[in-house]
Amino acid sequence: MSRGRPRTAGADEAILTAVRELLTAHGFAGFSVDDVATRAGVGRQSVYRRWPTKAALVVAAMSAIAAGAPPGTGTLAGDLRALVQRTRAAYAGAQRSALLDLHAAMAGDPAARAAFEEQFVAPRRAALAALLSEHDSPADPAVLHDLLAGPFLHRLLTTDTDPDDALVGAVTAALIGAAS
Amino acid sequence: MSRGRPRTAGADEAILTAVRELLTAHGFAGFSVDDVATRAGVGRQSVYRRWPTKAALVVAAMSAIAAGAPPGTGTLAGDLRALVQRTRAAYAGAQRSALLDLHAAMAGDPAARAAFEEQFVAPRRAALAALLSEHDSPADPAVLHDLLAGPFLHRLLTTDTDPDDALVGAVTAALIGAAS
Amino acid sequence: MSRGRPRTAGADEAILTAVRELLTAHGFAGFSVDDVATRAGVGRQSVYRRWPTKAALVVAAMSAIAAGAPPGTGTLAGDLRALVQRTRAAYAGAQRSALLDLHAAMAGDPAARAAFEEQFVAPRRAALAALLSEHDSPADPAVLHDLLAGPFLHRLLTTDTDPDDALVGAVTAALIGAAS
Amino acid sequence: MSRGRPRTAGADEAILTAVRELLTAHGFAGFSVDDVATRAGVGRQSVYRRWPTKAALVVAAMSAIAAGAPPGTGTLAGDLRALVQRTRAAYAGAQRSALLDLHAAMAGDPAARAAFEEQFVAPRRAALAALLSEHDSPADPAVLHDLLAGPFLHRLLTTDTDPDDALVGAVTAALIGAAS
DNA sequence: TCGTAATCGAGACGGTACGTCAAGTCTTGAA
DNA sequence: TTCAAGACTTGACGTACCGTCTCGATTACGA
Repeated sequence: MSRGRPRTAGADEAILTAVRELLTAHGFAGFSVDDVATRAGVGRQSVYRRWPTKAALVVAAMSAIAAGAPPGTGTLAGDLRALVQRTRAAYAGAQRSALLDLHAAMAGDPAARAAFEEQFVAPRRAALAALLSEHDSPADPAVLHDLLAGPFLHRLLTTDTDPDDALVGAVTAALIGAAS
Repeated sequence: MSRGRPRTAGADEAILTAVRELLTAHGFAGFSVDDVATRAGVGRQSVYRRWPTKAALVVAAMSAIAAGAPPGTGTLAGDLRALVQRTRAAYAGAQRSALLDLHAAMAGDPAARAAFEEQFVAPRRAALAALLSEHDSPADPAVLHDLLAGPFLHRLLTTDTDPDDALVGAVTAALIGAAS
Repeated sequence: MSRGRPRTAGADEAILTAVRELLTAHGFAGFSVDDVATRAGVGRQSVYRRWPTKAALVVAAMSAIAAGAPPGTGTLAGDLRALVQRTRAAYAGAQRSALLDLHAAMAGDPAARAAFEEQFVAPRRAALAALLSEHDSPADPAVLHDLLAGPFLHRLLTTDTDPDDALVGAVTAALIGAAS
Repeated sequence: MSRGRPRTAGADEAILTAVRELLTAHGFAGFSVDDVATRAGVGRQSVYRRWPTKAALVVAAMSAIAAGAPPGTGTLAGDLRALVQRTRAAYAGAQRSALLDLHAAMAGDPAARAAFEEQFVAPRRAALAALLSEHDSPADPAVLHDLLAGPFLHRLLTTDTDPDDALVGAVTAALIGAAS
């Protein structure tokens, strides 16, 4: 079936790594696809052969951030508490601006938005739904997800600072309250 | 002493209006500064004379969305409920994608980010702080602000849909709980 | 008759002087009308009130270079020799690039070309014609003028250097030969 | 090793041809680099990839006018006569204004001037030098060049008309006289 | 002496071109 | 068929300058 020269092993990962580095260093608008190719040591066409647009490239680079296994503390409240901590970590430190750029990447690009939703949002929402049904909670997983990640995201977008303990406490309380 | 020809009355507003229309119609990446000038009926230089970059222009256009007077229902819970409704409206309908584009405009542009924070975030946070101190609530205004707008923002960014009643209810409950 | 505020005395000359300085310093394309106004200490409109375009302005500045009185050595050969020396001086030193810019100013501007021809070329040609008729020479004044100034102009345009003695000698010989 | 996609064959010539046409039709200031690209059927970037500025572009377009092979009539006088006729043709007709624009292009652009001197002036001067040494003439080639082209250039710059027979005769006589 | 009117410096105006940059596509020869 | 290299078209960016216009202030002359 497959004829011709096979794709260079590791090129995919080299490209995505380059994207992540440039993203944290200069932001979405601060680097070009050419920069990515140069840094990854490949030709530009090799990037476009794998992902159709710059936005798709960035989404792919960010999607590789694993959602992680479910907490499994035994109680619903404990699991939610663990989730809040995990989300706080995701919106802090180096990943902070990267997540911000992810949103920038999707502006005016429906395909990138769809890819982001499918690869990044859906798994997390599904994990939350599984957790709720496991503990017989009638709460809407989508609402809980917004309540969980929204405040951290807002803090990030408006002040570009790491979340503080007061915010963590408030989010935890809101989440446990909403889950009944 | 002599101050030269005064700026054309209404040009500022004509430009900002054009930006808002183009923003809702085509998104941040979907129009050029030239389009703005043409639509506003001014020269391109007249746009750059007022705002240095496209990002700053968009921030200014969005900042003009008035924060509005405080609700004044008499009770803290009532006022918070009104605030939630107002926020829901801001993140629904035509303004939805505009707000999204605002965030896109700030990607990788620290100056635009600072302007956004100063002109858009600070007034809303201040209004919230005034409301809390008026009712002797010890809650942190910044936290309340994140709790109020964050979930709507997250819903918008991840699904690009209008917020539903379930989300409104959850946010209201979380907010009243956090304000003690 | 004349009503209203009279034009500021000396402004004309201040402007033309500024033009000449900028011309020698940066060349025709190297300064703007605004630079001229600033340097002359007047408003931009005061420049445009006197000359309609930048090209006309430059032509006026250069036209002020006086053609000078006829030599009057007694013999035709002597007068021609004096004219060559005078022309050599005009195409040497500081005026060198200014003359070059004069030609640049007229590119694609028929009005400027006409003004240049009328104010700059015609007087010199007329002086030459008078000299020839005085000495009963049948030579064409236009041809003599081309023979006189052309070689110096060509040297200037092609090498941007001052004319040397060899060129002066050759031009003198050619001129005396052509005048019969 | 790998040398990438080769430049489109004929694009250089298509661009230079477009420049020449626009030059004769509208003059140096009468067309934009974008006009050139459109007329040549290439992207604007393809023009800038080859020549850095509009001035350099025009110089290149004019330099392509071949200097032509030496006359070869057998005698020095005959060869000079032929050269005068050839020069007259260069400063007449359609090329007239183009040559004028060439000079405009170099105003205030030392790089363009250098390119012009190297590509346009030097070959002609060298051909003249070869002719003189072949016939054992002690005359300075630079002086002869000025004497040959200068009068035609002056006629062009001052009157924007084609050279007449009187001028041709005078130049021929001057040239033969100067060559001894 | 007072109003009319042209001038002044300053600077905004609409327009147009400049030269730069990036996106995404295409084309070469080598592997 | 993939690879690296690099040319290709397209179109926005932000800057500069042109020649015009409009402001408030100034300065003469004539009623």
